[in-house]
Amino acid sequence: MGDSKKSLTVFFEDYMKKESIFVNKKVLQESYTPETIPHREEHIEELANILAPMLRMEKPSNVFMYGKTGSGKTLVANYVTQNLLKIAEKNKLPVKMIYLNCKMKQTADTEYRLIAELTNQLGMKVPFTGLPTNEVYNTFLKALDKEKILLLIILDEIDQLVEKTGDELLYNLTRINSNLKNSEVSFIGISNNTLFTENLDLRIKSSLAQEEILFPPYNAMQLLKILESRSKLAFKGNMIDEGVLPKCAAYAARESGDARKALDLLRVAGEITERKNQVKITIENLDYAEEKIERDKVQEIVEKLPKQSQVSLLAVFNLEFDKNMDNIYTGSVYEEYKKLCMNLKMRPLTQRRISDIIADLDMQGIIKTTVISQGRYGRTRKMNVAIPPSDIENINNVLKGVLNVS
DNA sequence: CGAGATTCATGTGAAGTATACCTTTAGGCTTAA
DNA sequence: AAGCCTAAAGGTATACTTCACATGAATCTCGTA
Repeated sequence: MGDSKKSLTVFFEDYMKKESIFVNKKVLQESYTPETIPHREEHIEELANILAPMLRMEKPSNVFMYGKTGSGKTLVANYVTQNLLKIAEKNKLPVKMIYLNCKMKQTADTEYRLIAELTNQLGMKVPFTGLPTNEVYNTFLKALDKEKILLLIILDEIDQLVEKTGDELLYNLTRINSNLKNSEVSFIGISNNTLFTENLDLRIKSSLAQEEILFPPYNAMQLLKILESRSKLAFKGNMIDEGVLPKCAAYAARESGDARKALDLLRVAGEITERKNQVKITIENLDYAEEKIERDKVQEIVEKLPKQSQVSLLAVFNLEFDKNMDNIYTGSVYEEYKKLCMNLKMRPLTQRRISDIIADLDMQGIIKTTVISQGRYGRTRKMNVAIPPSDIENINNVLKGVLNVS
């Protein structure tokens, strides 16, 4: 007892003495906005040009930005708007920005919650349920129209929201301005899905996507440059083995040029190095980081899933891996799900709902489903777990852990 | 043999219900004058 | 009498259920070559 306590003290003291290999870890985190954004100069300029009229208190055009994850959309949006906001504040202009990520559960994943969140951001308290959506709209408009404000709303991952709730929401948003006397609102929509506006109602498209900016993925060279400039800020001196950064860039380039992934990799590789008490980030640690990131990402999603979805997912897992079934259909999943519910002493939901939950898991990319018709043998969804093989065991354990099954 | 009917298992839409929460309102109690 | 609190009434969003119809190709049926 005493020994372990003592050694723990020693451990913490050593830890204090030990120098971190990071000078500034924040530089590698997603929330960090660097001074300059390499390879996105034109995009910044374009967006700046579109938004600049705000400084003359003119309503700028609505903008739509597309591009794969980690192609700098959010970053550019934040960079430009923050700079604009600074100048606006300096000149005491009544300009406001609200950034919302529509993927955030409980914050902005339905029309009601989106408007409620916007209203809250304007400093008006709105309950999270109980009010008619219309009423919340009115509160929002009132809060906004109290005095003359030029508001810019940035809706990140807006495709997710529309996919879930339909495009009526967008239509309502476009009409906000006609209900305002004093203030004006513009939107920046950010979407990972390049084809997003193709499927939109034309009216919505023409009013919401007056300007469009396309973000191409970074190539390996560009990623390398980004990594070099950030790693200079993040680490002390010469901590990175030769070849680590290029490999890091290559990894991320393979993943559709995802700069966020590249930076994550480097950061996690750094953390691993530090934990191992090593002084240099090696390629080995980078490879390890690659694995860890993938694992953590899926794990987080699975852990945050609603309980019923977790049980349904476990049902699919059981069929695919314990029972080694090749063809997994809704019916058998539902049977397995009911068994699990028995074990867990939960009242099972109906098959109708499970069908929706399965479709939901598909949307989240955790499983892959196809609706197939087997002629005489009916029509159903065929599905598979869509998690990288190396993570399956871990995720399976995580699932069983959170659900407390053996 | 082949066109059309049948069939199966579940997809999918619409409408209804339970739950948790909100605002409004009317009644009852307290308090200060 | 004015002010404040409380509980009931009346309303909503969301997650889920219930009901009922839609789907679509393998299989069956039956008329015809």
